[in-house]
Order: sequence, then C-alpha cells, then structure tokens
Amino acid sequence: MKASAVRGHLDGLLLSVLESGPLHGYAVITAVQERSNGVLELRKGTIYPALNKLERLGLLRSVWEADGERRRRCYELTDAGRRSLAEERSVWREFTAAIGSVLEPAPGPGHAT
Amino acid sequence: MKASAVRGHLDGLLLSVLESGPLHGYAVITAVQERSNGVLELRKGTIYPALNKLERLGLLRSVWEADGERRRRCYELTDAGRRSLAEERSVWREFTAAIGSVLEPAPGPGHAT
DNA sequence: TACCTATAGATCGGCAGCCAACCTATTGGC
DNA sequence: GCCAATAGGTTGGCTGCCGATCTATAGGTA
Repeated sequence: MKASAVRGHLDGLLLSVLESGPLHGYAVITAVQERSNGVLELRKGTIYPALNKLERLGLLRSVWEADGERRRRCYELTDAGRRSLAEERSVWREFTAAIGSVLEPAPGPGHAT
Repeated sequence: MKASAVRGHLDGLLLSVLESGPLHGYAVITAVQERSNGVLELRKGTIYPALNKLERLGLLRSVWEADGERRRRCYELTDAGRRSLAEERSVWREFTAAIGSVLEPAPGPGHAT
C-alpha cells in the first residue's frame, strides 16, 4: 500500500514517527514502513516535499547533521508539531469512526429481545 | 467532513449503503449522512459520477422508477457489487490497521512477561 | 583504479479523485 | 406566479501523492 491511500493523513504519519525523537528523511520512510509492518511504503517524492511543508508550517524544525563528509537533514517536532499531532490523532479517530459506521454498521442486536 | 477526506473509500461507502436495498442518488447522500451521524456530507457532484462509474463497472445496476411525473434512478447492488463491497471492507480494515499502528502505536506492554 | 549499489536529499510534471458551480425539471407551499 | 426542496446530471479546477530524474557520498569488489 502506498501513500496515495493515506491522502490527507500523511502529515500525521510523519509527525507521529518523529514523536519519539529526531529522524532524517530516509529514516522516516523506514520508520513508517516498520511501524506499519511493511504495509505503508512512502516514496521519497512524497516525504521530502511533505517534510519541507511541515517545517514551513512550523510543525517541524530541521538541522543538518554532519556524518563525516555526509550530510543528513534531521527533523524534529516543535511544540506546535506536538499539538498538531494530537489534533491529527483526534481527526483520525473521528474519520475512522465515521467511515466505519457507514462501511461496517453494527450488526445490531436490534432484533428485539 | 466532506468526501475529499474519504478519498479512495468512496466506492465502499456507496456500495455499503446500498447493501440493505435499492436507493436513488439523493437518498444515498442522506443515508451516508445519517449512518455517519451527520459527519459525512457527500455532494451531488461527487456521487452521481461515482454511481455511474460503479454501474459501468458492473457493481451496481440502475432502474428508472416513475413516481408520478417524477423520475428517480434507483441503484441496486449486483453480485459483483457484493463481492466488491466485501473486498472494500477488507481493504478498509487493513488500511486503518496500518495507519493506526503508525499514528497511535500501542504503548506496548513490552516490558516482558 | 574504476564501477556498482545503497544511502541520502531534492525537484517537477502528471494524474486521480473529489468538489463547486452550473443547468434542467417536478412538486408543493404561499 | 414564485420560490424552495427534491432529483438528476456535467464540467473545469484544485489538491496531493507518485514516478522519473538529478546530484552526491560510502563501501564493496575486482
């Protein structure tokens, strides 16, 4: 399953894997993949623009880390990012509850008793 | 919440509300709205093309019902539609499980047992 | 030394899918 | 006669993820 399916919830995923500590872009991809048991395969063309957008919005902050000659851009949650993550989680629950109640209506004990 | 949020799952919603019997387009909108407790507000510009597509795919069949001078197009699930609905539900569960495990990781009792 | 692959960052055009805006027509209230 | 609600429909447009493509370093290997 690729990110096209997660349309609208990508930001939440990115914020979520950064909650436990800073990661660089490439590691974000593998973190999402691992935490979803290999189901979610985000692409570079998907996350780099998304991470940049989140930084522009002030939800992330980034620092260039030097690993020898190699440079890696590490992203970290800001306070606003943490608040946004909480909000995304709340929206996610509302969203799944709404779709779920249409897609899989409770079989209902409604046959009287 | 509008259908832009349900991107990719709209077909499942439509098939689902038609599971318990035929409905015309306008009634599909209200059915989805009711079953989601008013949360999901689909638009006409969203569902009519979608219902047509589902009929083209053989998942629905439609009949024009005459209510006096008024004509209403009623949609009904086909066998293929029922199979597709089952598939959509399965995809939905996989999808929510995947996003959920990234977005709200189990706090984990992982301290051994 | 040269070459290949994995890692790492980034950009951009393309496309899929939902939506707002718009049009037509009937029914019913005032 | 007029307006709102109900009912069906089309079309251009926007948003957001993806594939393709580019650059560069590190490490293996021959």
